[in-house]
Amino acid sequence: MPPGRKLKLKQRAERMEETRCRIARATYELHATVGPALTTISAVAERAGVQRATVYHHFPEERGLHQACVEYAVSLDPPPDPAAWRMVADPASRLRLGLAELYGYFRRNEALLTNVSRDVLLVLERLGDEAPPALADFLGLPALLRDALVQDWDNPGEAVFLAASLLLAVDFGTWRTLVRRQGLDDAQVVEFMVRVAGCGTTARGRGGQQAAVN
Amino acid sequence: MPPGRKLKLKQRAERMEETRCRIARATYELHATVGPALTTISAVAERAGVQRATVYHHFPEERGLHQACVEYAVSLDPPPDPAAWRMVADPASRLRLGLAELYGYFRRNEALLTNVSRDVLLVLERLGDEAPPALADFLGLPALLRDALVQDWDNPGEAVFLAASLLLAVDFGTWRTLVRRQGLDDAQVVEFMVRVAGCGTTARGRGGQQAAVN
DNA sequence: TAGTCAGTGAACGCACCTGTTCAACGAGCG
DNA sequence: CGCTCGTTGAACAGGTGCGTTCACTGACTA
Repeated sequence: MPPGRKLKLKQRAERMEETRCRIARATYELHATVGPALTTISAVAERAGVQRATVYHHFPEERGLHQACVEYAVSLDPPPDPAAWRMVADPASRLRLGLAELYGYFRRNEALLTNVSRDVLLVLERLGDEAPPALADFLGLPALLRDALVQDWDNPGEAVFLAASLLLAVDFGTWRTLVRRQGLDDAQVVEFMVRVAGCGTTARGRGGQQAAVN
Repeated sequence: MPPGRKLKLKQRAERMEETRCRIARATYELHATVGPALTTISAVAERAGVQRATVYHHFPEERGLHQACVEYAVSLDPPPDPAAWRMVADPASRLRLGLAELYGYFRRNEALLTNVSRDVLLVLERLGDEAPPALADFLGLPALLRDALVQDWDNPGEAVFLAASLLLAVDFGTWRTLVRRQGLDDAQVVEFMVRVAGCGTTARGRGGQQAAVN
């Protein structure tokens, strides 16, 4: 099959895919502005510049729409990768670097994350508790990030408190509380969390905390 | 005026007040089960065993309904009083006692607080950002509790981190994260928060931490 | 005892969303 | 060139909630 032929065969599919993408983007934008709870199919269609029937044509079930929306958001600004964090050997340095990256992500996507964290339970209820895979992955991310951070600390019998510290450190709600209600900036939150994690435990290479500042 | 007379005069008002209370209780129960966002006037009327028109008669504006609902909740189980906390001189002991009391309150009212913290932004949006006084007080409570806890610690230049620790300590979302997602029990959360608050700072009477355990 | 008024039951028009259907258009396809 | 099929525009029937109105009942009041 000649490649030019295949390209021609796709011209129609491309338009179709572009329409589908416009719908997903409209959903994403509405989730970021009014939030998932108040996002209706009608509003999505209107914002996408498309008939309602077209939305139902591409997404017969609401679940598919949420799936596409999360995929779009992840493609726009991918959240931090726990596997990359594990490459840093020193736990304190890993924590500093990881949190700096994560809080940047939080800040860039604050409106969306605020609305989503507010509405996610309502939406899951509406979907019959069968979350689309992409959303399930997204919601499971904090636990993965915590597990990536929890390695290699010198903690005799304090594993519970260390894990608690790190779960708070990667939690969007915690970040938002400290930034919006307590008035801290990202660097202060990082510093605070490093201190909390090190509280009662000691990093294997404690000097790394200072070295990582630069 | 004879007291017996006044009592008779009230018989009708009593019935009316009782109806009003039934409506407030129905609202409270719906807020605790399905949450404020999904609580409709129709559902309130049905649960209160009352006509919709009666609800509108007692609460012409939705704001009044929320006000009555919060008042009812506070009368059922009053949240901790910051003024009482200030009576404890030693900051670490105060923190232990206060958090034990607060987390008991969180646990007794977990369903309600979960739904309210989830829906409060949506509701405030619907009310035109004019929160009823009782709700405003309720939402302002965490800051008051933090301020009651922040006194008397020996903290050279770490006031920011201390305040951050204590705001997290009195935050319902933090408690819920640590209990439901990290699996801690209330005593462990208290212990964790005491440690976090003391991290980088020292309580004036540090021995008080041990003494307060008993 | 005659009147007041909280509450009833039912209906009103309005607004919005849902999911589906269908004839018709038109760009892209074989 | 004729056909396919994604998309349109419009309409459908159904659902839920809103806020208001009104005649009426009956317990309490003066």
